[in-house]
Amino acid sequence: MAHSPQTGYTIKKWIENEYSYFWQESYGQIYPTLKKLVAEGYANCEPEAKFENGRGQIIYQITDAGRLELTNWLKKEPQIEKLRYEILLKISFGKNAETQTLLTHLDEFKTRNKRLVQEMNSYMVQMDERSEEVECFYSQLTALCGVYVYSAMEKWAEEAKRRILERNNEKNE
Amino acid sequence: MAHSPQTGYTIKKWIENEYSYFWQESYGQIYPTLKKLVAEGYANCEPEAKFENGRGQIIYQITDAGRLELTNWLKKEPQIEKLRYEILLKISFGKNAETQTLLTHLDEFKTRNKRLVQEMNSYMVQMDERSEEVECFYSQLTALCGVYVYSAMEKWAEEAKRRILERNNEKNE
DNA sequence: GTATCCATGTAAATGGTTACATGATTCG
DNA sequence: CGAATCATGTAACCATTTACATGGATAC
Repeated sequence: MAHSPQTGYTIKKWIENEYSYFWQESYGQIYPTLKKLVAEGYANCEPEAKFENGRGQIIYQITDAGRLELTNWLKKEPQIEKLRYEILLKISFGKNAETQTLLTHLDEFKTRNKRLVQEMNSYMVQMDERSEEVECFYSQLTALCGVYVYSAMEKWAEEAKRRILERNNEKNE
Repeated sequence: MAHSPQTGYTIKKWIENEYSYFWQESYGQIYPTLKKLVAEGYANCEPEAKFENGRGQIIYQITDAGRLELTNWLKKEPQIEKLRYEILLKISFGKNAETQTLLTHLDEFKTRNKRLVQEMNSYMVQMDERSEEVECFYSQLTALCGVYVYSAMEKWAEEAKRRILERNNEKNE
């Protein structure tokens, strides 16, 4: 909404496309909070746009109060993220698992992260190509973070596999 | 519990010490689930240990059924983690913020990640020193992941700052 | 004509934190 | 003695997902 008027649906799609790797919301969150934002005066919906083209779409727009609130929020120190890496939890219980299980998990994790690095990179190239049309500097910055993190994860998974195999060989000697 | 008999309290402390960077639980989760585990037969508590030394501590132990369930769970593919990096959300709204705000956030993020890398490294050294006493191979593996990820984040924050400053200079020319 | 997408919404369930109450023990 | 820590627990609240219902528009 801060970028342009949006419907709840397009906000969801927007998040899926641009933010999915570090943020996600469900309709169960989006629709009620949009209503709340209107009630608080941070957004307004265009009633004239309702059923405009036979559709039930409701277009929301940010208000001046909303922009003010946004900049206030942006100034506040970002919350420390609460992570829950199930793969790490499982690895930490490695003693109770078969070696093969761990290697399989790490392999899948590595493959997934490799794919994500590629996705992020091609996303950044796409952005470069469209850089004249759309403001994309900040999207690229966040995508770059993805490249850094996913690469790190990929490398870690490789190293973890190596160490597990090495340890296994020592045991069998 | 899979490692040794534990009270709810010691489980919490354990998680805080060993897992805090990738997992966290509150008492509000731990105590009810311990009871649930007993009800399902995956754990049992020692009633004879209750009030043993004047304390109300309840020591839980994993059962055979619990171990079986644990290995089954370990075999299952780890869930894809749902991340919520508020800092990335704020950066992506950079257009609506002052440059100084973004640089401050990135600076704090960088400092925090730098500190975490150091923590993880010293944790790994500690583990090395105690490697004869305790099984620590898997704890080290997960700590290593921390080193990789936090280093990546630190480097990204540095690069992001650099790009923002560079862009700012171009604008002012 | 039927499958997919556009579009809005809610109810129930689950997941998780916070704040509080309680009381013993330990350390200075 | 007072503060910190050990230790258990719950109720209220907040956050979030899932599953479902509805129906028009579009594409094949």
